[in-house]
Parts: sequence; C-alpha cells; structure tokens
Amino acid sequence: MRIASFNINGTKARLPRLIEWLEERRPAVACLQEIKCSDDSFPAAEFEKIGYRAIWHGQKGFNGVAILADGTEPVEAGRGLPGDPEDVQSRYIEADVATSFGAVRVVNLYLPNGNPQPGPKFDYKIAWMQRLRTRLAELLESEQPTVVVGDFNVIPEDKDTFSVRAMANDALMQPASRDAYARILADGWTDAIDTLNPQGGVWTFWDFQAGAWQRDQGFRIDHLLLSPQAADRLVAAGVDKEYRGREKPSDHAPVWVELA
DNA sequence: ATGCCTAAGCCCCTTAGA
Repeated sequence: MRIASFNINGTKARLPRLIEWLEERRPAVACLQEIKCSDDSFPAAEFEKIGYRAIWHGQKGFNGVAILADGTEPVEAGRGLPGDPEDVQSRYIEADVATSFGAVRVVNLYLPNGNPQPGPKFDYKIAWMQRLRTRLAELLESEQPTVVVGDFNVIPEDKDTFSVRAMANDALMQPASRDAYARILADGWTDAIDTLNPQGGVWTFWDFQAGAWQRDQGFRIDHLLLSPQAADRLVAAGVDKEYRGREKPSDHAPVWVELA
C-alpha cells in the first residue's frame, strides 16, 4: 500500500491538479499540506466523488493539513501538535488508517519554515521541532506501525540541495534545524527516501522563481519517516517529479512510500 | 544586496512562502 505526501500550496488553486494526481496514482493514503483554506471551505465532496474520505485541520489563508484515504474513513487520532497551548497554527494531524496488515498510524505535518533567521519565526520552528520529537517518541513506544510524512522544511544534508552556497543562510539548512531533524531520526525513525537514495540528489521542491524548475535547482524538504514496524515493510519510495512540470503546479512535487 | 514567482485576503496592494 502506498502512502503519499503533497504540499499542494492552496486547495482552491490546485484542485484540478490534485484530482488528476489522485486518479492517476491512486495512493491508499494522501496527506496534504498548505491546504490554505478554512475548515468550512475544504472541498471534501470533490474527493468523495472519486472515492477518498478525508479529515482536515484548516486555517483561513495559510497552513492547513488533510489526510485522505482511498475507500475508508481515516480515524482521527489528534489535531494540533501537543506541547504549546498558545500555538494556534494548523500544521499537524494524526489518524489511524485501516490496511491489510492492520491500522497504520499516519502523522501529517507542515513544519514551520523559520525564515527569516535568526528571529522569532526561526525560534518557533526550533521549538516546534522539539515538541515534535517528544510526540514522535511517544508514538515509537506504542510499537504500532507509524508513518510520519509532510513538508518538514529541513534540508537534512548538503547532498539534499542543488547548492549549499545558495541556501547557506536559509532557515531550512541551519545547523539547529538539521540537528533537530537528526535527533528525531536517531530516536528510531527511518527516512525512506534517503535510505533508498543514499547518494542524494533527490529533490522534492523547486522554487517558482529564477527558472529553478527549468534548471533543476531544487532541494529535498518533504520527508517520509517510518517507525521500525513500518520500516520492516519498506519496498520503495520516490518523488512524482513530473507533476511539478504540469500546468499551474505547486512548487512541491508529491512524495510517496510503498509498504508491503 | 535585491528581485526573481505564486496564492489568498485585507482584494490592485500586502503578507507569506522557501
């Protein structure tokens, strides 16, 4: 079964591209980030028409995440990242999804970008990552097969960007961002795309500006992390790169992992 | 040193993105 993640950069603007991708690739689970719409305006009926049930955590104008499942209702297991009652941004949702090998816990996140750095936005990012690590450690203890996907807004290593120099001062690549990501992995999570592509050079994002797509100047910031119980089932992972080249695309391409 | 594009709301400019 395939679990995919796609930062769509606006549900309303991207709906035709999104429906097209779901019908062509038919992932069992599709996690969306930056739905950029209120709870009221999420087009759940459009997804039901093509066989997907959804849960979502919206926010007017910005952020927002959703989990879609093919032919089954995702069972919500939490919305909002625990650990800060002051945090009102919609960036995190969890669900159990029924599969042939039992319920898989799916975590879908849109990690704060953190630019400009240094500054309060970067501080929020790093604090958010510390809270995330705490929550994910709890999930590891459950020993349920768990998949954590989304736009992490972290370039894990130098091999994950077209240019270290161009990104050197960006929040996505600061040592504090990388350390926080590495600590999460060290707790026991497997980065699926990195594990299958250790040489690097795999991109999931290409900027709209300066011809980045045409020049293949991208980086890898959308990740799929597997708990040990899910990693045992890993057979493939990849990027649906061609969708970045279609009409009115998101600046991200979908990423996916195949579990046996 | 900056803008390069794009989406959405505050709607013809501003904010935010990465």
